[in-house]
Parts: sequence; structure tokens; C-alpha cells
Amino acid sequence: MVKMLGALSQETRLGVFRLLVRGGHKGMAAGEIARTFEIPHNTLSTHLAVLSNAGLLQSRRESRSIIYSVDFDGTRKLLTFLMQDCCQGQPDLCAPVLDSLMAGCIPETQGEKNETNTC
Amino acid sequence: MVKMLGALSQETRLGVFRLLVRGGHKGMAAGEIARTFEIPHNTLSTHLAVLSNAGLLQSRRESRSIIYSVDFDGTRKLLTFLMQDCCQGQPDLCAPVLDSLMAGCIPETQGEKNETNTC
DNA sequence: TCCATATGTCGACGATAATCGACATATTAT
DNA sequence: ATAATATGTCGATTATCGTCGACATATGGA
Repeated sequence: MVKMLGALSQETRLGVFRLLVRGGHKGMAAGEIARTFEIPHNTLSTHLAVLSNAGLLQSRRESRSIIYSVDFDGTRKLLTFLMQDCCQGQPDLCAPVLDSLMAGCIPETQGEKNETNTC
Repeated sequence: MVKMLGALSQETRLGVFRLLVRGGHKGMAAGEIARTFEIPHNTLSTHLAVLSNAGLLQSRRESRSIIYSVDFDGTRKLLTFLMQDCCQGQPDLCAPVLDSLMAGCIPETQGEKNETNTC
């Protein structure tokens, strides 16, 4: 957990992670990320290594490029850890967080067991 | 946000934060925390300063002791930031997190606008 | 094969962070 | 006022981190 939090506690890395969250499973090539943030490829490379090593990113080769995308299992673990910790210990800390999440929800028909729900 | 994540990306500080989350509004004296983690008082003092400076802790004087407790507003901001970011970009990443939170819930009577809900 | 593209690794440097002894400040009791 | 308790601040040391040039590796095309 400390490793994960450490990986996200750096401007560039947090930016990369957030970018890739939005990118979803599709991911993005290392070079394209480097160009987006206007940093040298080797600097980014070490940042990507830190994020991968922490279990927040995955990578796959695609021809000459290496595509990075978020590691959903790892990220889930971090979010669950933080939320559970705070919600178990202090429920009134957690409730408003959930409220603000639910605010953006499209309410579904009750009884549906849809797993790909917006919330 | 980077500052907050950085504050939590250290073994001792994460431990202190988690301890205080469980402690709730009551909080704990600096000295007692130091004894709990078996570290010198001045080392802990700097850690507490980092957490406070990041907006994760509050402090109040109580006689000779200084009582530290979690800053709920600040902590809420961090949790909301992380959850919102991930849920907006990738809903299926968020859903399981919420599910595991709801698993520990005592279901309430519907229609009640109880703010001090367990979830 | 030879070259261009895409990325990773290594090594060095400067910057930032963690630790802790020594000293300073604040509070309360005698 | 003096002492004991509780905490914070300063300064020095060591460790870890971020950056980037130079070199290495991998892939695909001419």
C-alpha cells in the first residue's frame, strides 16, 4: 500500500495514472505519453516502472510500441483499502464520498443485476 | 493531492493515520502515539507536521498534551478525488469497491434520510 | 543486412526526505 | 521560582528519489 501511495505521490506519475484511467483498457504507448507530458522518454520510463512495480499499471508489447494501461486489480485493492479503512473506522467520513459519487449516477431499474452499472 | 498522497506514502505516517481514523474525533496525544509506534518524540513530531500540513490531521492543545485527530474535510477531499477520478473514467473499476463496502452494511429502512448511516 | 523507430537500463549528479541528538518552548504542580 | 512533563524546532547526517545523457535492446522496413 505504501508503495502504491508512493507511486502516486509525484506530479508526473499521478498525471500519467489519471490519463490512463481515462484511457481505459485501450491504454497508450510509452512514447505518446512522453510526448503528452513533454518529458524525455527515459525519465518517463522510470516513472512507468515505478507505477508498474507498485501494481498500478500493466504493459503489453504491440509491434514496436509498449502500451501501458491501468492494472485494475491493483488499483481496486488500493481504493478498497482506503475506503474500507476510513468507512469502517469513521462512517460519517465515508458517506459524503459515496453521496458525491452517486450524484453522477443514472438510476437503473431496480432488481436488475447489471454489473456494468455506472456506479 | 500529491502532497496528501506523499504524506501517506510512508510506513509510520500511514500507520499513524490509520490509527487516528479508528480513534475518530477523540484523537490521541502526540506522546501516546510515539509510545505506540516506539519512535522518538521528535521524529514523530515531524511526521505529524507532514500529515497536518497535507490537510490530513488536525491538532488541539489539551493541558500539556497536544491531541491529534484526522481532518475529515481534507481526508474526504482525497477520497472523493481518487474515487471520482476512477469511477468517472472506468466505472467497472469502481463498482466492486462500492460492492465490498456495501457488504458490511446494515440495511436501513428505505426513505429514511439518516446522515449517520453505516454506509 | 543496415537503418530508423521505440523503449529500457546504467551511472552520475543534485534535490529532497528521514532520523535523531541537542536545545527551546509551553504547561502544570510543588 | 524551580522542577517535571509534553512537544516543537534546529542542524547535521545518511538515505532515497528525480532527472537525464549515453548506451543497450527490440522491432519492422528498405
